[in-house]
Amino acid sequence: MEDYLEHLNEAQRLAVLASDGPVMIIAGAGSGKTRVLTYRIAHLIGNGVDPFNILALTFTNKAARSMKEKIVNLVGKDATNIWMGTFHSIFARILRIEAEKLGYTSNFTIYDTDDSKSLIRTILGEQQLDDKRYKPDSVLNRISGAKNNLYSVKEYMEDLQLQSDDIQSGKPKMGLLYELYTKRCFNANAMDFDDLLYKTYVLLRDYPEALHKYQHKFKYILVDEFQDTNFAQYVVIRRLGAAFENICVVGDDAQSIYAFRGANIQNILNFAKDYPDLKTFKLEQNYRSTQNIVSVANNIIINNKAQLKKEVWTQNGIGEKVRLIKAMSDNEEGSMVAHYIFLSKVNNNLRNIDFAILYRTNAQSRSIEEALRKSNIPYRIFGGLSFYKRKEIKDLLAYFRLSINHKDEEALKRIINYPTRGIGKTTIEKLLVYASDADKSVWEIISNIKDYKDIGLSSPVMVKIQDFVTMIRSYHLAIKTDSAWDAASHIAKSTGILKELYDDKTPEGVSRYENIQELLNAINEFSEKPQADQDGEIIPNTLEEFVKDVALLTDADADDPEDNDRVSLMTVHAAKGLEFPEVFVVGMEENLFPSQMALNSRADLEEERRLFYVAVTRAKTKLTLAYATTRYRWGNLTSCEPSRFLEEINPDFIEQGFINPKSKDNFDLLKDRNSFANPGTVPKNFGNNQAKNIPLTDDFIGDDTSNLQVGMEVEHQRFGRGKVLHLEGKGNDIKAVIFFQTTGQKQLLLKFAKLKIHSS
DNA sequence: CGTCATAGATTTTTT
DNA sequence: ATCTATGACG
Repeated sequence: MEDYLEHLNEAQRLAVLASDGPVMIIAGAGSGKTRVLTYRIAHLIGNGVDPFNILALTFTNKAARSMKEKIVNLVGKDATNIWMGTFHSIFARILRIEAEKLGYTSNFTIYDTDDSKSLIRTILGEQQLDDKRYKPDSVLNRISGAKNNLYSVKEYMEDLQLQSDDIQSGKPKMGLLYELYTKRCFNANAMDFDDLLYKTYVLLRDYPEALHKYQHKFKYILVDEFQDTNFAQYVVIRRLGAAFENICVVGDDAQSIYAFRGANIQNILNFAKDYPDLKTFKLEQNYRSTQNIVSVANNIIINNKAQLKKEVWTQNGIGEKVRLIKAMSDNEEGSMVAHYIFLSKVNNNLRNIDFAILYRTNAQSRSIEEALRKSNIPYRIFGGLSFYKRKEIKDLLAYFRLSINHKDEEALKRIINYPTRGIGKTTIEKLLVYASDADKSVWEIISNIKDYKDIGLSSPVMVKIQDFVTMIRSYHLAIKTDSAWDAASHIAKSTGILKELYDDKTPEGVSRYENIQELLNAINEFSEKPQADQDGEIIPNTLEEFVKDVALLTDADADDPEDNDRVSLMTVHAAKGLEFPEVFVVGMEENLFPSQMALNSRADLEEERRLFYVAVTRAKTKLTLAYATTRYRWGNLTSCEPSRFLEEINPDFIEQGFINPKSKDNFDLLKDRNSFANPGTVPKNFGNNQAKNIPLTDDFIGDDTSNLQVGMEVEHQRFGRGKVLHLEGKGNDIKAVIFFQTTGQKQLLLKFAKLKIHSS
């Protein structure tokens, strides 16, 4: 029992042993954070804490599962009783138990992002608001932000600052949209992702007996990836932990990469303020990476202003230098990466599974995939469009959803006329408007359609609606009485979906059919084996149980045991928490990494830098960074500059990758390595931090913009001629709003934007 | 009401 | 380049 403490260094051991009271562990990349968390929980259980009284919140389901597995290995089966999972899944579980208190039923639907956006589009249509001004994405973001900061609809409406923000951004109706959206979700007996957090907060705020129950259930609370929690999550944790204050949070401010989603690094600072007797531990020794990789990571992160003091170091060997690849195109980038993987497999006796290729955006996977396919390197893409987000899957799931929760409006919209049964757009619109005016669910209307003659539907349409209702009711019955598989296959067959996809012999149709089969297989598997939940109770293998939380699943949760030896492809975000012997980070270009969207503010740029830091620290022995000078974007070729982040790396840690010559078969590493005394392969001023303001390319030299005035005519390399409309900020961070003739209004940071001044 | 064609947007990251 | 939303026509 005590011997596992031998596997820990001093800081780790202290962090494990400090079991009671508030604890914060600041854990640098690769510093054994997971080990500390698992040992800590094992230590709690070893000291007699009942696993039922432990709540462990992680960021992904995968992290939860693997941690649980490790703890089971340490202390045995009892550990399965820990409540461990993502914030969203744990809170969903609580909310299903307590649903009635909040006016929901326990079979409420969880709307995924697509459902939310679709609902917003519907509302916009009904309110006759322009969806170009009110982009569904931005509306949802705004609503999401409100909930993540615990603003009720009422509070939102009464908040002058929010109102004036909305007026300023040209969206004065935002409050109304929030109200309508909320009402609509409620009438649909549905919660979106943010509701899972917000409603849990409401539950614990308004129902003392519920608060008491969960406070005394969760005597020990652990939070992983604390830097990625938002305000709502933080408040709920605080409240849950208020009785015992045995709260342990683990995080690394340098790896906070979800601020765009409302995560708040401030939580780390607030935590110290809220718990004056907080014990803080810093884990700074890196066990994962070579000295060179750690140094490069430190090089990068030091450029961020907002960060906690921390010195990550390692006793590992120096290791190889970081390889930098310059490619002429995205395709060449892919083939060079593929080639290096091939070489390394041979030279270092590695397997495919030892490699990861990381990129900033999912769209970049295409060229990489192509190259890997050409080189016969098997790969697996993580993330991307999830299995459960595919059209055909969502369609069938919508039948399940509606049959379980009749009020689920998004599911109803999806399938009331799929497969086509003569209930058209106009009819659906009439129903939706009527229902929302009456503050009722659509189901209430259509299940008594005869009582609603005033909607003005023709009688053949009313008959069709009745048939639809009868069908859904029969499915409801089937789901209640039959096994998940019997019900699901019955629905798939009798709706005609299965046949329709089977008859479609186009490649897409075949693939859709296969996907449906895959879903049915998964359901079959679920039906066959009885499962116990975290409290040890047997979960009935009904379709209802299967469908319950599918919205919370991601592709990372599915694992295919066979054929596991593949190269991993994923976004940097998806790579958080993982490690690989060799890592390739591709697309190291301006406007891509850092993303174009992040160039407007220091905070955004720093988040990109932390993201790069995360990418770099995934590598154990070898890191390769790649960029291309040209790349296809929106179907046409654009030229790219190397990322500014590359300049932040001390050149001593860098070795140059060779340029891939056309000759594929006569590929001699040494020859190429020797032949590359080519200065053009290094970005100019490489590694020279002093020279940041000097442009990287010769063909476009910016003028000194320190005296730039509103009204001046300027020229930008990419955007062309424009006029300065507005200047703000001072010193090094002056931001200019410029109207360009070609692209319209843009915000630029003067220290980065290269501008020629044409007149005043 | 349904199907086909064209226009328009789209690329930041995810529970 | 690819996907989606809209509109004309059957």
